[in-house]
Amino acid sequence: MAQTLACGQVFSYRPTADGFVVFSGAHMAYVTERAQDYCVRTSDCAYFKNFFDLETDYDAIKRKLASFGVLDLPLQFGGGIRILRQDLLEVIISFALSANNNIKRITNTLFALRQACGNPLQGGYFAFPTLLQLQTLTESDFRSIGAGYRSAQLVKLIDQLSNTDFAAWAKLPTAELKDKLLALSGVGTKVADCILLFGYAKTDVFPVDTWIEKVFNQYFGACHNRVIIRRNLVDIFKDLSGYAQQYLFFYQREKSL
DNA sequence: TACCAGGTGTGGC
DNA sequence: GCCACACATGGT
Repeated sequence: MAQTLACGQVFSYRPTADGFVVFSGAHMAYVTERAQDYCVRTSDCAYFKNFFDLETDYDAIKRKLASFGVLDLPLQFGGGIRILRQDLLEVIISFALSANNNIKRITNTLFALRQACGNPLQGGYFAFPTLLQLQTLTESDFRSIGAGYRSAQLVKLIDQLSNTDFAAWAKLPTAELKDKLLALSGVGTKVADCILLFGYAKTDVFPVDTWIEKVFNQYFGACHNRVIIRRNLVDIFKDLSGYAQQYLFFYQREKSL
């Protein structure tokens, strides 16, 4: 569970004395690790059963991935990782904010965003803002919570999202859905791939960031063209690309921290 | 002090 | 279409 939270797919969680408190949209849960399993305490059981993707057989996925030699160490190291089924709006905003940013600062800005206009939750925490609440924020509001030069893009993005039914895009095939996402402000190839994987549960995408570029150069040969890197990796891992990406990203990043 | 972080938008060619 | 560059900001 700790690995699932720490592997970079989700930003809104905090350590507690005996585990974590996890936030998703307007929901929250307390998670404690135990010897063989973990305990989730929440008033939204159905939501978090889906959130933690408990119906998916990850042992079967990992058995398939084990046939790729490059994943030997990542699977040993991060075998507990699951891909979460997160709140879609939160994923879009979070990864638009993630561009050329670091995970710690993204996390802090998102907590400040919740506090700025989200509904209060128990324990002094706040829900992720609704689209209507996000629409009340100005560029300078975003700057004041640390969104930096992405602030203007975020205001525009929220306006675009307000004028479309982006949840309904889920039924589109991956390539078509990606074109829709690329038309959004602040969403380029990499952020679109993250939204596809973490927001729409499309696993035939391989987000290529600075860490994956390092992995590729180490295991597959020198290349700094991310278009080529992504094409190669999707060709190799196909429908398992999203899973492979998470294990490789987590292993590479933890190794160098 | 420079460089880096889950990159994207823009203008020049 | 490709390429170089600017862009906030906190950490190392």
